[in-house]
Amino acid sequence: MTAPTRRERLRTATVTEIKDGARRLLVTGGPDAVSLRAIARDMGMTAPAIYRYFPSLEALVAALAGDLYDELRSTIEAARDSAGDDPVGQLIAMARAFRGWSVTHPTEFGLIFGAPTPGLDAFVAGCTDADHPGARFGAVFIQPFLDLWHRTPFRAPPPEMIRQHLGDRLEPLRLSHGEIPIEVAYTFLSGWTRLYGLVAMEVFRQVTWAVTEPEALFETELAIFLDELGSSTQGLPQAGSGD
Amino acid sequence: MTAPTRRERLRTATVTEIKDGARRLLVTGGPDAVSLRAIARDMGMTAPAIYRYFPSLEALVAALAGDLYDELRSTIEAARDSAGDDPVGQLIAMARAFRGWSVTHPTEFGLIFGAPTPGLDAFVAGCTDADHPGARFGAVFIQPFLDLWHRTPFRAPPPEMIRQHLGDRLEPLRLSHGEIPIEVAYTFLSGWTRLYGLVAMEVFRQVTWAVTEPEALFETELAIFLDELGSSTQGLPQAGSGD
DNA sequence: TAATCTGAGTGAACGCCGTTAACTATCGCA
DNA sequence: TGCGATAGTTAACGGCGTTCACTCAGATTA
Repeated sequence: MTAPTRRERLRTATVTEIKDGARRLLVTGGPDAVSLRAIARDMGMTAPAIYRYFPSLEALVAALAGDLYDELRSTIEAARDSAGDDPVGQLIAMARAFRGWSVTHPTEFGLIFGAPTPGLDAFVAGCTDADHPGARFGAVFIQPFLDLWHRTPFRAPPPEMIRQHLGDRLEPLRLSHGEIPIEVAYTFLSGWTRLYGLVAMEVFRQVTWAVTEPEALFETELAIFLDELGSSTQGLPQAGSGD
Repeated sequence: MTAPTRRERLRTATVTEIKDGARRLLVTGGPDAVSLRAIARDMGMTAPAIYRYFPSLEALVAALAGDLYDELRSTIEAARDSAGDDPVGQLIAMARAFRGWSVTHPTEFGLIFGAPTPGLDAFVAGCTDADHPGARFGAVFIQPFLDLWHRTPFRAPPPEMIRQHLGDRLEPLRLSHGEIPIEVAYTFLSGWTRLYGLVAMEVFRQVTWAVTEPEALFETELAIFLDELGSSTQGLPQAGSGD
């Protein structure tokens, strides 16, 4: 609450320097290149000193992963905020921002959205459902869907079909974000899945054999998804043409 | 060509024993638990002996990844072959087989479909486009789409729209599998992306905060995708009810 | 101001790891 | 029977995470 003491300032500075070093190693050499000894070497320290700041390497990586989540979320929120009031335009901007960050930060993407490590798994397990990084992440995308639904309800599978298949298995989602209509819950989830699949396929280089310039596939799928929503999709606004 | 000599038999036996050990370690302890020393220890050998069979740990992991690709592909082909002649039924069986294998083999899935490691990347780079494991994999899924298209063309975005967005960026895909119609190429790619996203989200535990029993979401999406295809989707045949 | 305490950092060590080099023994073949 | 290829060994190097005992400067308190 009060101003941070000198000790605290130095400490947080060192913490961020450690995480910056870890990220630099992650980016330049892949996940296996992140080592306490290398980080310490770059800082002119010895490895055991880092234990004053993180209880283990895995804890450090988990903290870094948390920061990356926040960074990506901020990027997406910034894209939304500069996209005007139209929920569809916001969704377009957010999807593009998600892909843009992921493509320019492939190793970071792999850390947060790739195969869970036993260590990171424990970190995630320590979060409540509402506090789950993915939940805070999903919330950002849900809002435009809700806005759009309240403004001009979009096309969605009949609710009884959703209910029949998914029953109350969507409860975690609906509870953590208020009483949202089941069509919105389903459409968000479907859209998020498709967005994730598209971006993960590109970042993990799983489609290079089929398509050059995965961005074109991304834009196609984005256009078709919004078209299926069936609301105000007369042509995709280009990024930056905010009329 | 001739019968394998005794030496060769012993050699391939050792090779498979090494790969089996590597897989066991992968499954029980995660990717980082796969070490030459541990494998050798389990075999009653010393680590340098493995270098008689693989030039490096990464090469061993790459070979294991190749085997896993083949195993998954065989599983999917078996599901297709026991699904009758209907291409839609085949696609359903194959998608379910893909998810089934992936969910029961999460670490293996992560190895082949997760973030590329610098080492495995080099392995994939050594494949030609048509020889790419993903390409041989995709070919299995493309065939039912082609059959279905030739039997009763399914609904797809207008070809000029696909062409406008994707242009000739689908050429790698179309060339490696004969002159397939652009609608088939697009639909396959879109379907494969959605399948991949759905399964990766489940296996990588990216959706636990939103939905319990991801299988229900999978079945919903599968039903809706086939519904969008708009051909002979009067109710989803359950697995095993092959009439 | 002087004594004390706290926390940052060091150096040595342990047991892992991949990899290389030199060496040995065994198996298959001529 | 002898020889060459092959599978395996031991020893070693450097790097890794982690622990422990230790030092020492900076903050706190009497």
